[in-house]
Amino acid sequence: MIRIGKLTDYGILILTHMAQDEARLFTAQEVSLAVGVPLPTTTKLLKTLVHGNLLDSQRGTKGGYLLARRPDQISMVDVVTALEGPVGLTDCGTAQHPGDCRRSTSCAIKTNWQRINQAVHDALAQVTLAEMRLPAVHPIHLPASRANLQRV
Amino acid sequence: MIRIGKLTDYGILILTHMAQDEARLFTAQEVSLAVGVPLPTTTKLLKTLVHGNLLDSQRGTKGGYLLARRPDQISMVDVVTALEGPVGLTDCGTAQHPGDCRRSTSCAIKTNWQRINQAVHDALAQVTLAEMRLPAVHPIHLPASRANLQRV
DNA sequence: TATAAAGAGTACTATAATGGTACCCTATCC
DNA sequence: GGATAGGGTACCATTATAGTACTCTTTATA
Repeated sequence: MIRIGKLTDYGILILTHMAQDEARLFTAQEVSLAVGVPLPTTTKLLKTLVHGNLLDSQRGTKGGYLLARRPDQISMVDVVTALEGPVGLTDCGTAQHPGDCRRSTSCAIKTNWQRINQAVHDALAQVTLAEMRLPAVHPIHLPASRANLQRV
Repeated sequence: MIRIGKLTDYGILILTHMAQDEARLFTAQEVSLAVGVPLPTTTKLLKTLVHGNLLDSQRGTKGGYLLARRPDQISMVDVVTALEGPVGLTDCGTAQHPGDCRRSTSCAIKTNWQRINQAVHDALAQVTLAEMRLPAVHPIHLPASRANLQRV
C-alpha cells in the first residue's frame, strides 16, 4: 500500500491536538502526553514542524510551541510536505531530478504522472486542520468519470 | 516523499510496453529486455500482475503473457492495487482494520482520511494504460479551491 | 512420448528507508 | 546563575522493500 509514514501520522495527530486550543503554547511534554507518542519522537517532530513553518517556537523557561497560522490555513499538503518532502508518487515529474530520465521514448508516462501527482496534491490541499476537528461533510469532488465504474 | 515502490514503477513500464501491441503474447525474456529490468524481477512482477487479473498467461513452450483487457480498461489504480495492495495513505479508513482505532475521540480524522484516500483513488483511476501511450491532454480536474492558493 | 521451453510458486537474502533515541548546545525566565 | 525548555545533529534499531534462486508444472513439437 502507498502510505504516509507513522511519523507523519503522529504529526497530524499533534497538530490536530494543538488546533483544539489554537492560541495556546504547548510544551513538548504536554503534547507527548496528550497524543501518546514518546517524548524524544515528539520533540523531533515538533522541531521538524517548526522548520516547515507550521509551528512557532519559544525557547527558554516558559517556552513551548504554537500554531504558526490559523488551523484553517494549514492543510494536509503542508503537513505532509514538512514531514516527508514534496508530495508525489514518483520522482518522475516532481522536478527533483528533471533530467535523468533516459527513457525519453516513454515520456507520455511522465506527463501522466504529473497529472496524478497534481491530483494527489490538490486532494491533500483541500483538507485543513480546522476540518480535522470536525467530521467531514463534503466529499472531495472529482468530475464524474470512469473512476466509479472500475473494479475497486 | 510519499511514493510508489520501484517495482510498481517497473510494473507500469511493463504494462505500457505491452500495451503498444496489445494483442501480442510476450515472453518474460522479451519484456525484460525491452524494459531493461532484470529477468528474475520481471518474472516476479509478471506473476503478480497475472494474480491481479491484469495479465493472462499461457504456459508451455509457446507460452507468454498478454493483457487481460484492452489498455483503456486498465487504470493506474488497478496496477497499483495489484502490486501494492489497496490504495490509501493511511490504514485508517481503508476498511482493513476497521475496529482497532482506540482514538474514537479524534475520529474526525478518520472521515477526512477517507475523503483524501478516495480522491487519490479516483485520481489514479482516471489514468489508463491507453493514455500512458500518449502525452496527456486534460489535467485531472478538481473543483477550484483553496488548493491553488496554498504554498507549494 | 520425451525433451525443451516457458510460466507458477515460494522461500530466502540483501539493501535501503524509516523509526526511534541520545547527547550536547543555546536561549530565556525568575 | 540555575533551572527549564527548545535547537541541532548524529547514531542505532527495526522494518519494509527489492532482488534472487530454486523446484515444480504445463505444453508444443520433434
